[in-house]
Amino acid sequence: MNFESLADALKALADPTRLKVIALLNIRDCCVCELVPLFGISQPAVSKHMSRLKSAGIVKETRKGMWVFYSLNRDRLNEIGVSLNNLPDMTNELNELQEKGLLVQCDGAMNS
Amino acid sequence: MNFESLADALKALADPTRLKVIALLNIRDCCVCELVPLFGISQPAVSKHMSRLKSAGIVKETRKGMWVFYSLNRDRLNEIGVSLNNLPDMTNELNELQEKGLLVQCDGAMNS
DNA sequence: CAATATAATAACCATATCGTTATGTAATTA
DNA sequence: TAATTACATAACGATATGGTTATTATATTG
Repeated sequence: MNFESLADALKALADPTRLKVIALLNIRDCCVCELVPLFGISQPAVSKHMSRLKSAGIVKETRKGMWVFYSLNRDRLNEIGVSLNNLPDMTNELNELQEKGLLVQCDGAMNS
Repeated sequence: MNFESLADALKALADPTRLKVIALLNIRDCCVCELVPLFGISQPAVSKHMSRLKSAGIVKETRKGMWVFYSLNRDRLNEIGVSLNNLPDMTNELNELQEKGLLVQCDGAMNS
């Protein structure tokens, strides 16, 4: 763990949108189409944020049919010495998504 | 602790030079003139890094005569959920500074 | 196969970041 | 007071960042 790679990982975290993504993934794995309506930015913008987090090793992706689900790499977060305990809670935002029927239901998302 | 201020604090940390500063301050309070010879960048560059860390609340400054000593604000680091346990050790670099006589000795720096 | 849905990539733009050199400010010393 | 030391600030330039729209790739569905 050198200073450069540590700085890269922290840079990947150091953005309000990406921190909200992390806070969401801390509750539930999500795909891009679920994240887009939460942030008021375009789909490519969200996709680039996820790409950034992925190349920093902070999230992992799993394709499930049409969707690409992202999940936290908690080992990596631990490695760079970052705790998620102080992140604002995103449960309400997730509930609103569910009420609007914007949560994806598939084998990957369900408790199967 | 909202996402914006958290991102600002993480941005302040997310730079190799500033991470090295943090790792040094984790061992010993330092002033700018001690940091400059370690990093291969100009004095104003170091000064701006310290200013950035200070406005993010990560370091505190104390003037001691001609020198301005910087120290870690460990409460703030704890607040943003960042641990310093995984930072590379800078003891060797500090020892080299001492051998070259580049460490400042004053009331603030000595074990008085 | 054609149409649709999801996500990634390309090209571009405005702003932020991080370095530089030059200059200003504060404290100490001769 | 004049010179020196330590640090900060100003102005500038190259590169990174984070958004956009347009297009491409991949998988599913009719």
